[in-house]
Amino acid sequence: MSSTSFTDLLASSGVDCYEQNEDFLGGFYPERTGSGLPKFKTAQPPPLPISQASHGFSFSDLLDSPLLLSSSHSLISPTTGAFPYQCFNGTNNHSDFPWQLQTQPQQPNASSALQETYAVQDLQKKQEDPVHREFGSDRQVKVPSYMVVSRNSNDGYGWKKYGQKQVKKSENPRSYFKCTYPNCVSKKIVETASDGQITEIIYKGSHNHPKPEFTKRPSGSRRMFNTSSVVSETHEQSENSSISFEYSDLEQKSFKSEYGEVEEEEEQLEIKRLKREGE
DNA sequence: AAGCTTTGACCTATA
DNA sequence: TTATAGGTCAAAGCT
Repeated sequence: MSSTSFTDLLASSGVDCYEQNEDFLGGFYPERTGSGLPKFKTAQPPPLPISQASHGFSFSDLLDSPLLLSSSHSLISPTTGAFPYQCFNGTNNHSDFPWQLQTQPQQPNASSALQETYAVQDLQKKQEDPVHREFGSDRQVKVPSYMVVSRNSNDGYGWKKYGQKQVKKSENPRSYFKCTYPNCVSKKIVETASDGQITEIIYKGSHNHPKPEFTKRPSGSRRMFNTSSVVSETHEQSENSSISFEYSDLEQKSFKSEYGEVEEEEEQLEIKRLKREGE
């Protein structure tokens, strides 16, 4: 993350509000190329005013940033690094928005410095569970990976897991997913911590199809989540956010109602499932 | 029975 | 050329 600025991070995050509310960054937003071709790891972030100074992303950088200082929307906790998505507050109450963006700690000389990787963490879980407040907790929760993934990273698309691997770059295993839509080359890599939290989601390639309808829940993808928290590796991905990541108000409302109805039932199923595993 | 995840082996890119 | 790491394949097992 050494060369990735906060604005890179925001711009690439696919967070809807940055497209809808460009004033958030003082009018700055990533230039759109329109190439449509997926870029993989070679993609570099565009030159940005505040991206050239530091090797790492620090909160002092944040605080020094005129972009952030001028923004009344974002308040970053110097102690937790929590980044509340208050930009949503205009139309919806997202105080229960469970995600947190963080930069990954990285070696200063890491060769992957130019690679854009962003961490997505379950803030709510941390806030509710004291164990999560302890850095480096070795708490182990035996939860099948597919369960964790579908719970936290469902973006409305169908994903098929085709591999999992422990990579050296991170202590957490990576799960590899392909879009199940025919001829769609979109993939995503989900990094999951030992306690079940998703620590990183990387999107590769773009969907060449619209998002499937919500009316019927896809098997294996049991929850519909607002994907505003999901980050993409390529700028093309955020460019395609009109297809991939934007939810209309109507969709959000229907999502909420469906989610509310479904949640309890799903919780029960999961509890039963975990019980069975424990036996 | 179908569709899914798991996981070790294999492939490929890079230093 | 070789070693290493990341990504993918595919058979097996599970739900």
